[in-house]
Amino acid sequence: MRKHEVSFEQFLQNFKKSVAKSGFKNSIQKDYILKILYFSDEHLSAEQIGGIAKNMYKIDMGIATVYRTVKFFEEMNIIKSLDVGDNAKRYELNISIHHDHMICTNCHVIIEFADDVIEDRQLVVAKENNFTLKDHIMTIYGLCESCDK
Amino acid sequence: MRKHEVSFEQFLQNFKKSVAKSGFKNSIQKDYILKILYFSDEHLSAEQIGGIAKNMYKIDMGIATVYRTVKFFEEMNIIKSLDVGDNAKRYELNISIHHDHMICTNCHVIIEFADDVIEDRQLVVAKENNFTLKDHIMTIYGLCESCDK
DNA sequence: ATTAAAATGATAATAATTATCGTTTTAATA
DNA sequence: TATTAAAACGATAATTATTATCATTTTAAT
Repeated sequence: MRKHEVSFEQFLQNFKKSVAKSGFKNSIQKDYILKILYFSDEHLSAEQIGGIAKNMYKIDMGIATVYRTVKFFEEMNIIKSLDVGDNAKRYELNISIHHDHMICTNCHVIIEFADDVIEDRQLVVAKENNFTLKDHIMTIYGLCESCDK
Repeated sequence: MRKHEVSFEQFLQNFKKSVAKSGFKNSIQKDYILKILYFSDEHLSAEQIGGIAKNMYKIDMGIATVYRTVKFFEEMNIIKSLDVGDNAKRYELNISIHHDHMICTNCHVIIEFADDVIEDRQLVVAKENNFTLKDHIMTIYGLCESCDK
């Protein structure tokens, strides 16, 4: 089970406040998509999020709402998208300890990792180029242990 | 002008041999797409490659051929694809000195960089996870100097 | 309770990419 | 050099992910 820095309740509260403060409106759809992302161990596609909402929470939401909402979340900077190489973008919450990804090109398993040295160097590199770093993606592609046989 | 490690002629020769050796067949379309990628300073989309073939080399090739071929090249590991954030994948040859990318989320300009420390740490991280590193993508998103005003 | 702004959902539209299939090209070999 | 099977090509239909539209519903401020 993924560990986040804040409880879902607290996170949801904070999020709702910032939504209101930005002049947007809250909705149960936003709440559920957030909940799904918070409690998922996987990196979910828009389609999958809709499916979970329907099957697990019995909430039937239009697929357009899911896309609209993840886009909104991404702009609010509370989720990140990930290119797994099978076309559909995957999303994950952005409130856990920062990490990057290793993706097996054979079985598509995702291994998360974090490395302070890499994190630090990025800041240096950005600075050297007068670039204001907002975010980054570091993805290592290769073969996981079991596929490399 | 981008500098590659080998001349185009030599690269093309080697490539054609490895195509033949793998049981595939060469074609002038493959040659031109390779040439376009070799001599381009930009990271090109499939659509752009087709356009350059037509305008610069007067070669009219079906768009399906371009997509088929870049996919083929990617599997042969001689090109890499890059997600610039505007939907269409961009491609670049994989024979120059390794580098990563910084992409401005505002104007989409691409700045290339290379950092040995980051390169080294990746090998360490992969090893720690019993992962056979094949390739990686490290992309920093943010604002370039002129967009950050 | 009113009401304007924003969100939703159904679905049409778009855009990138892939699949299909008849024709052409390649390259091995007779 | 001619034959030939495998592979590649090009035109275009199909697919898939995502976005746009718009009438209806919900939110939240007053």
